[in-house]
Amino acid sequence: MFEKLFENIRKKIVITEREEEICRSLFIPKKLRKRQYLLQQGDVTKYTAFVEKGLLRSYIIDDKGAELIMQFAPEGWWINDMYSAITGEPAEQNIDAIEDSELLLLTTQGYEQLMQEAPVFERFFRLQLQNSFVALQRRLKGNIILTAEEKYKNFIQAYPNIVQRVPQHNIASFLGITPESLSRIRKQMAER
Amino acid sequence: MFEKLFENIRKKIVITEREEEICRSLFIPKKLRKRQYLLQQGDVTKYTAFVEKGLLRSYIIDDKGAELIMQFAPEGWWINDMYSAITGEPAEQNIDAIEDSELLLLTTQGYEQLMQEAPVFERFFRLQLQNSFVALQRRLKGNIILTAEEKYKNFIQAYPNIVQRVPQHNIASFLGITPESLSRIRKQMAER
DNA sequence: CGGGCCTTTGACTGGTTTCAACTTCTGTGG
DNA sequence: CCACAGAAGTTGAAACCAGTCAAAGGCCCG
Repeated sequence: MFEKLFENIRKKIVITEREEEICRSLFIPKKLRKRQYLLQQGDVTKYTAFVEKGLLRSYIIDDKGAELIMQFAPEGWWINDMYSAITGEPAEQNIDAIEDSELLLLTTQGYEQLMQEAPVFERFFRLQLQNSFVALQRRLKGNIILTAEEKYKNFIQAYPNIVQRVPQHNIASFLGITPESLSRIRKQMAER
Repeated sequence: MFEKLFENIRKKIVITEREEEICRSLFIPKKLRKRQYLLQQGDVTKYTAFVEKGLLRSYIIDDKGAELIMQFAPEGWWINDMYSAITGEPAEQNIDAIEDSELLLLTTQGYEQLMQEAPVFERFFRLQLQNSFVALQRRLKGNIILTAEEKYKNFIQAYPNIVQRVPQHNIASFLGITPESLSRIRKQMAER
């Protein structure tokens, strides 16, 4: 159950047996069925989730009812509503499972406790966050500069495994274009 | 010279006299004239900068020569090219001064040294980064969902002080729209 | 005072969205 | 296991928002 987690952690920091034990005691295993929510808009975030198996997504619904997918999280990725987690305010995002999934959950208190008992995790989460931040900057840049077709090409290159696993309109939502546009782009690409 | 820095730090963590001393020894004061570069695309990042006074910007130039402003950094803000800083690769971004500015620079080694000698800064930078991350998510969301006019209205509400201090085409660049569009939007808004 | 950059304005273009209809796929219950 | 309802994807036509290109005016700074 914890294989992917420790693999993920050890890519960034060195941890002792003791620290591994602390992790095992703080992370809560949880299975999620396809379509099941981990977090719903308006609820307060309780968990930061690590995905051992399966695929989740986080997304927001804006005033006009438009859906925007903020993140896909396949095995080996972390996911939460950072805003809600750090402020304690109700979540703006929804998080649910695209596939049946197995998660390891860290509660907000568990998070603090982990920092206290194994301070090396301050470093881990900082490094983790730095990478996420850079990735997000990339995405913003791409979204502003690229055409819809280029955005899609980038996406299938960057996340070939995800393309296969999610419905097409989810990809459109992630890219910030309409499902119709994406359909047309794919058609055009196929014709060449 | 260090007032804003410690004010900024103490908003997030508690530090001792000793830790304050360490900071004073590691941060390097530097003045930048208007238009002067702190970092140029292609160079390797040496510094993370805290702005004591003045106003900086970071931006990228894409293949087609289009400029995109990633960040404005007035007094009390941090700025660097995170990608270059964490990978050691040449920077993708340019950073320069919009106004004459006074900075406090932390070198990459200084950064590591600070972490070692005052580990509480792991926490500080993690918290700092969490906020930046949430802000960036907001910006991405706005950029995808909002119209050009809404983006501009959001901007003047979120950064009223910056609006006054930067040329209009810089704001357009930050918002990912053309200077012409912004000009028309402003005209339209004025007419009502 | 003059040159160059910034901003404005106009006409035109074009990529994407919107709306609507139709087809295909999928999952659930009889 | 089939049938069928709803979801997902496709296609077309029309509308629109913002971009592009070009030119003119304004303003700041040397």
